[in-house]
Amino acid sequence: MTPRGIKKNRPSSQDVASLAGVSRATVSAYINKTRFVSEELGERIQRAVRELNYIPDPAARALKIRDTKTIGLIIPVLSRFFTPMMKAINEIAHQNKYGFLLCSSEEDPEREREELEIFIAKRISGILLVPCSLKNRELLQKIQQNDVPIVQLNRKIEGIDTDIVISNNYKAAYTATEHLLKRGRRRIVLFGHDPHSLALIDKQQGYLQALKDYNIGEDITIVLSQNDEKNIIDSFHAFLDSGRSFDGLVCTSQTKTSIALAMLKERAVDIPEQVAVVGFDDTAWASLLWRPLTVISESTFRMGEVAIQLLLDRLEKRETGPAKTIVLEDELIVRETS
Amino acid sequence: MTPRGIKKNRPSSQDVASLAGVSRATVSAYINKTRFVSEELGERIQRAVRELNYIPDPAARALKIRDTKTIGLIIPVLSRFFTPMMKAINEIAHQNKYGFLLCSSEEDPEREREELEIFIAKRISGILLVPCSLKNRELLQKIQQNDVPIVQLNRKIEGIDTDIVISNNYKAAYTATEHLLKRGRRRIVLFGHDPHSLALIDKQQGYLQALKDYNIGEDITIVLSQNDEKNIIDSFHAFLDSGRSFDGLVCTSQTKTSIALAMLKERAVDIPEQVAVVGFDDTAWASLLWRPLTVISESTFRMGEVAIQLLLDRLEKRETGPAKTIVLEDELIVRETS
DNA sequence: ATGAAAGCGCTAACAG
DNA sequence: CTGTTAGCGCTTTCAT
Repeated sequence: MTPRGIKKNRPSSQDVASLAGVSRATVSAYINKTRFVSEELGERIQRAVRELNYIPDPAARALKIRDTKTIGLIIPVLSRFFTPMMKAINEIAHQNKYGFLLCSSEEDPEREREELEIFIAKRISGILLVPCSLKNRELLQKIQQNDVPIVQLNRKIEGIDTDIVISNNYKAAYTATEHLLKRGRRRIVLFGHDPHSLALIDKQQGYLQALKDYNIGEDITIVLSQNDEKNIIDSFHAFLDSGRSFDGLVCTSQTKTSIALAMLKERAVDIPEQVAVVGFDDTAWASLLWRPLTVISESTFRMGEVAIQLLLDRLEKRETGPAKTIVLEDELIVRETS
Repeated sequence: MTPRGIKKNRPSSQDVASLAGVSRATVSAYINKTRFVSEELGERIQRAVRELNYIPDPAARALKIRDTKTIGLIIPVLSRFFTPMMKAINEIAHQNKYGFLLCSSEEDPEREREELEIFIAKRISGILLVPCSLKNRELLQKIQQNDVPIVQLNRKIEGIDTDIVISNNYKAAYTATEHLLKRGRRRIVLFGHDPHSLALIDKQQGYLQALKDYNIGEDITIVLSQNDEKNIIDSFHAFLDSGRSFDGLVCTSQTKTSIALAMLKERAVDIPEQVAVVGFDDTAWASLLWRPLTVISESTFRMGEVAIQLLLDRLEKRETGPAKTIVLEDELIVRETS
């Protein structure tokens, strides 16, 4: 009857009711403020709750009301890049008395699908998603239609009716590239591109467009098949060894930037004289490097803030209109590597 | 009857049972492999499950078996420092088919207590805790005795019967200080100390002991009342403005290191000539700084790995002996700031 | 304004 | 080997 964990029996609403001399219905009503309860009974319940240290069982409640007041976040990889975003979401969820559930899809669409299904099974109230592929479009659409609001962050799948918060990756990459172009660089490489990564597609578009606008015929993009550190190292290594000459470098993530910088430094390449570089994502270290780094600063904290706000608006029915897309602009911070 | 979210009714085990022409008990038995089910019925159930796309309701199950197969982690602050730890825990939990629930206590003991209580209410299977104070000792003890295993990480509360995984903060700080001493530094400052932070207490002990062992009478520690960025900046600023002379600096966290470095650089203090510095926590950037940074490298990834392994051993009853304490040794990586 | 009772979806005695 | 049945703790309709 009480299997596996024979965890101590906790007081139930029945216990509280008995002690307070009322019915379970009244206890529930009092706790959830779901109907009027007289002053007197209220106090008696209050006292009983305290005395027994009663905490309603979330599982039982979830089973009944089919909701958990919990917000789920799926990110593609548990990296430092997403920490500020998580922090914002966690804090605001907490302030609004929502729980917070975190998952990582590890850039695997299949796993992303699993996590989404678990979310639904668990009766998560709403979902924040940094999508890792286009493959789950239909599932997402179905979820959204089933009245579980979704907000997409940082990357977007078009054609589903969800709110979206992204930073303007296209423009950011354009700006970065143009900045290098204005510095007189002509052989600019984009490191790195993953045709499956939604964020990177936009970045490449921006990069290519800038080149085109400046009439540069030659584009060099280092393609990554995997986003793990080893692969990044190997790819850049291979590129360097290929001997292709270049004088500008745009790195699309923090990890790529640090790896590229390390290898360039090791090979005694002069920065910015020989090659000028701009990275994505500002950090406390950027200005302390041996060459203070020029970066595109993306505020994932802000992104998290905006996204969960949007989600809460849906959950609390403050917003019922059509899906909104909010584009956050990134900032170019020029330092000494360019 | 179906209130708030009138979310679509999902198939229940009853639906599966009907479709397969068996009883709910058999469906349950089949799914949980909790008793033998004949080949034939098994297949019929299998088919029905697929056809209906049946997923057992976790809330109902939790309510019944009083467990959720979920591991909860409480960290004191959602910072980059803990990301590798989270990654390790999340991955290993997932591999072992456990869910993962993350909370941040924001260094607030009261909030830590709340989160612990929520964990218990939610029937988390086991708890990983980076404690933020000694205040919840009794509660933790009670939880552990109620058969919910706890593993403490990174910091420890003594006197409760839990497994512990820490890095040797005492020795790390000793090593860092001694290293500076060996370089001939004599006026070494420890930045910073928070008497309420468990990790920092050990670090100060190590620092003081090293000083003592080298017969240095003067110790200078910069005390922090809060761990937020503003406070760190102000404190270091104030210290610098006090005009106290020093030739060595040990920074107890990444943030403190970057802030101190930035201010020292701004004031054109020569590193390491005028002041030698060693930081805590290695990063990809450390060797790329304008002065490659000497650090104590703590592997929070490893810490997470070990901790969740310990917890799983308890949960799966592979380990039932007395509580273990595992001490991970940190590594001094000497670069050019010392 | 409050209580009695039904039932959310699941598991585990107990019976056969 | 499988089915019947009784709850787990909660919310809510319905009745008073």
